[in-house]
Amino acid sequence: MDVVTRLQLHNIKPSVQRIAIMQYLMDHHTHPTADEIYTALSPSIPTLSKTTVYNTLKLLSEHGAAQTLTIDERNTCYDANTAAHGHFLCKRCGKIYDLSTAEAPVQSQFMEGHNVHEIHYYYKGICKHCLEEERLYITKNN
Amino acid sequence: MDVVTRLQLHNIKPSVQRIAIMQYLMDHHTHPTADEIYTALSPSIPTLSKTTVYNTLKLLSEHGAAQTLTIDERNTCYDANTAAHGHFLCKRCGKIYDLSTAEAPVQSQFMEGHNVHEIHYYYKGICKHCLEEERLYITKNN
DNA sequence: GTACGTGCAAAGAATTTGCAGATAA
DNA sequence: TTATCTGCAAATTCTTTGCACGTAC
Repeated sequence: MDVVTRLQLHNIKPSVQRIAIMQYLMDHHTHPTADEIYTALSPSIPTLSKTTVYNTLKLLSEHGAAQTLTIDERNTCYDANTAAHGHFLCKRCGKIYDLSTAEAPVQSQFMEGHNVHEIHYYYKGICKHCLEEERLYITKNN
Repeated sequence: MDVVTRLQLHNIKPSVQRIAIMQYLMDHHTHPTADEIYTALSPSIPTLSKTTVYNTLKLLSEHGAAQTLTIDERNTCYDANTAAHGHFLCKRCGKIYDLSTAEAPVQSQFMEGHNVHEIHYYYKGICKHCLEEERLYITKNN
């Protein structure tokens, strides 16, 4: 879908900054932080301020155009994929991976009497790439 | 289980402060923040410092004697229940509720090639008590 | 021209770090 | 004694706020 259309569908006026940030999220499925987005876009939009990145990410999240991830204790991350899907955080390299929805717990609007709006689930451990590196290291040194 | 025993089982030396903090977590299933624990224990241990609370919570978490919750974007919360169980955060009152393990997604040590150490899943919405209050309010005003 | 959007600088909040004194095996 | 633990103060990091200027319709 077109970026501008997507913003409009969520009742967000498409400014240059908002388009750039939404576009970045749609292009990069790396679950970036506000700072990463700012650093990436700063060269092409020199006047961009971090405040605007924070404002825009909050706006996108509130209007359902992006998802806020609170996996990492340090930073809040953002994801253009707003469908309920799991995440895996590697404790070694810090990368966040998407997990297929197959792993999702059963969804329901009500749970033990509470009205559920958002579903988040994630796992932490060592990712397959770090496991592979470790395996190579062990092989090499034995 | 006894607090001291629990600490020792996780290879943590039981100091006065550590016992008090572990005890607090075991007694209060309110998923407190470092600050809440500090405020609660400060009167009985006047020399207690926030640094020690932070240090201890980190230690408990690293040694598997407590679980770190990153549901709330603002503060890190802690839970003495280290078994995989879900949480529900009420967006209105801010309370965190435990969910029965029945709602848990299927567990496995490996997932899409990644080695899973921790499983976290949580939901956000309006809790049953806030729903009830809202219902009473509507009834009263119509 | 009026409402909205942007960005600087400052404030705020949560957590960490450096270090010196206290404590315990 | 010797390593570990504690706690104050300062630093750090992430995020929000206040406010004035710009921009768009």
